[in-house]
Amino acid sequence: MNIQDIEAFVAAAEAGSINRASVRLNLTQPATTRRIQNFEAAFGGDALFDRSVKPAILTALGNHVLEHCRRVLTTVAELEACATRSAGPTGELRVGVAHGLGEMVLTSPLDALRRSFPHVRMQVSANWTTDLIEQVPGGAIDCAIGLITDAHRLPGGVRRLSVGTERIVIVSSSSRASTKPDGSPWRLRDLAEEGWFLNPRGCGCRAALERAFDRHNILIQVAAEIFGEDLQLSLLAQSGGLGLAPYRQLERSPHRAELRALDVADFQLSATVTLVRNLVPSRFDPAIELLARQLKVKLQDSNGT
DNA sequence: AGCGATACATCTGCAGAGCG
DNA sequence: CGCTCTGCAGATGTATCGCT
Repeated sequence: MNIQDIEAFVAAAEAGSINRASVRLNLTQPATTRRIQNFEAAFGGDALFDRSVKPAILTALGNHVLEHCRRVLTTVAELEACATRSAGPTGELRVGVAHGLGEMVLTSPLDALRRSFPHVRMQVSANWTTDLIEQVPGGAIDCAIGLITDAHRLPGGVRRLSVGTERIVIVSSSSRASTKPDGSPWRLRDLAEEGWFLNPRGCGCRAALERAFDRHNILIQVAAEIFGEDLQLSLLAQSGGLGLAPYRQLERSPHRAELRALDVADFQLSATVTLVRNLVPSRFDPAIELLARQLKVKLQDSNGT
């Protein structure tokens, strides 16, 4: 029985399948299977997973053992944190950042992190917020920085630190005024005939917009799915379509002069820029806390400019 | 099609032997 | 004593199979 085998067992239990656990652990599926088999062998061959169903589910014994394993991993993490507190953290800090958010908020906080923790190597990956926060409890990443809206549900075993808010605005080319000709704000119904340039499905902001259209029983016209706000804004600047973007991203766009944020009465979306981390103490805690502080400062600064 | 298990190949780390 | 080589065990990857 060793820690790696316990980690594999817990990852499979939490991820809901051995396959997904292998992604979290950065192993292949056979390697994960064998770690779990090793662990099960310590129980005299009694199965911890019911493999007659796919993906495999925990048996009653497996559920019981899982609670013990979580306590073991927590204790080991506390021990590691204790051991590294004086020496300072070393190793690879895996940070997940929501698509589009990285360039906006992460540059100077990462610089500060590198200066304060020279022995920490950073691995930054981008994904949708929903996917990132799911990766935290299993340990696939050490922390996630995402744009969280009311629609997001956080898994158990994580802690969230709000570092700022971000207004998500509906954007069009500057040929359209920010309000209707009579000065009143636009309504979604006024924009129903327009073609929208949106992120592919999986984007939380797009999901919020689609729900708003659903509530009004209006069908949204998606002209194109485009990955990445920068390209979307560039296309919007040249077309008559509509899109969604964090306000800060619109402000820093090289096409800012050709773009307009619309005043829309029945669509207001505000997202919280949030750092999500594991509840279990980690040797990277001091680095993650610094990152959170720096993000807060960065967002306050860019609010003021 | 997706999932998990298994066979086989490859790589890595370690212990022990041999040699200068 | 220190270095190098060799053999072994364990961990992991690829390919593939059977099951649902």
